[in-house]
Amino acid sequence: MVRENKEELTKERILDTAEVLFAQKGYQAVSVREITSAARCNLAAVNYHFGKKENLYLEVFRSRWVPRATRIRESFRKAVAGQDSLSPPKVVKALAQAFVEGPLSDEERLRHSQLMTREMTQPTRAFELVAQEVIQPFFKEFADKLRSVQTDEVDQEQMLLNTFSIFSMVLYFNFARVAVSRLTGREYNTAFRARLVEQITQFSLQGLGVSEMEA
Amino acid sequence: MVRENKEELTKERILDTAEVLFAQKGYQAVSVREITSAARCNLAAVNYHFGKKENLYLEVFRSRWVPRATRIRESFRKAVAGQDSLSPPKVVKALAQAFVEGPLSDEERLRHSQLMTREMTQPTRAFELVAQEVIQPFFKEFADKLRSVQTDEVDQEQMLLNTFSIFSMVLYFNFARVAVSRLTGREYNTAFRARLVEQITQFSLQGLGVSEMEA
DNA sequence: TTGACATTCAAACGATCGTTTGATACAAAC
DNA sequence: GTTTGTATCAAACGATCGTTTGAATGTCAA
Repeated sequence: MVRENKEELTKERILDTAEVLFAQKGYQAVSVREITSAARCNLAAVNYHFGKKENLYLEVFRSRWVPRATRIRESFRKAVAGQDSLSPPKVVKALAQAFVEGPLSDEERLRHSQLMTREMTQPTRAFELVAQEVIQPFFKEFADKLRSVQTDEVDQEQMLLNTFSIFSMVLYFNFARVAVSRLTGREYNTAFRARLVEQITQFSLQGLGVSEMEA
Repeated sequence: MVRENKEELTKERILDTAEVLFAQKGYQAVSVREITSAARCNLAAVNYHFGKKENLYLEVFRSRWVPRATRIRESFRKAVAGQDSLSPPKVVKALAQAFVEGPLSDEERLRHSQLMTREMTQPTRAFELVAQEVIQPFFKEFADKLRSVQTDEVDQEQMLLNTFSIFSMVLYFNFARVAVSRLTGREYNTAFRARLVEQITQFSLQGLGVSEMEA
């Protein structure tokens, strides 16, 4: 029945390794054999535990990607809740930090944005999950929070486009880190990530029409 | 020897259809059989004309992607050259227009950004080509042009990050158009593209520290 | 100890993959 | 008319794909 957890359960090991490989190479480029041998289990384990490869891909999003997105969201929420006086600069910086520095490890962050970018460029059945359970509510929460501290009125579409603009930078500086590192000649380390947060924040704030900046 | 051009040569048809399919589905997800049957030629034609599948993929970038990037670049160049007095707003708008409205058809634009995004997320041998022949020189040209009309001094890294920020929006609003359309509820038509150009321009200009805007 | 159930395993299934082969068609050169 | 080189074709190659099978293993309840 229930196995002891002396070592991680096969099903969990499969999910972990599958996520890494799917993020690195994409769904089609990863074979079931590659996953199972990396997860040190039998080839048939994928079909036993998930029915078929496509279900495994979906389950990776359900059990790994969405919870991680939730951690990012909670990091953002905590950051804005911890402030006694909110302002647009603080809201935007909280978002950039949650994504670029945030609660994730570097590998997690890369995996996360790679999987997301894949679903953006060619949506599969996982896109519905991503859009409904993560992107849409997060966009709404961010926009609401920002609107609540903004002085001038901004219509809904404008707000949504602003949010897209900010997210485009956040996503881009993550998934295109190979290109960014190559072209800037800088390693993607802690110092550079802090620099990127600064860039996103400054750029976005002025884009939002906020003139002065505070820490 | 040289075939008549009554109908497009097999080699060219293969390149055209291969580009569409690679952009839509990615390298691994497209089979040689799928390409050749869509191009109405024999299965062996790919290996005859290109040696192997991977070479075809590279040739798609060489003979299709790079020339199209050049067209975009020339569109930008012409737009800034046609002005008698340049300003940061005009430079940025020229860039956004070249990419979002520009000389390409809608399908071309989507294909272009899809292929580029793929190479950004998981670089293949084509990335060297893309980086060396297109991205790097274009970034340099844009940054130089922008620097030449900016009043205040900006160091090189800051300039590069600004360029990345602008490009992130340009790229994002293209490759993520499915998500953008879905979340904004707007069709990706001429009017919406003009709106996107406006968004990118406004957002970027303020991000660059330009206070007022002109058409 | 026995039976029921969950899990793992080696082996094989048919399908599809990229690539190769050898024959054939056809135009220009000799 | 023969030769030469290019291009296309059907057919097959071995490899790998996702999936299935049936036996073996281990665990807990009865």
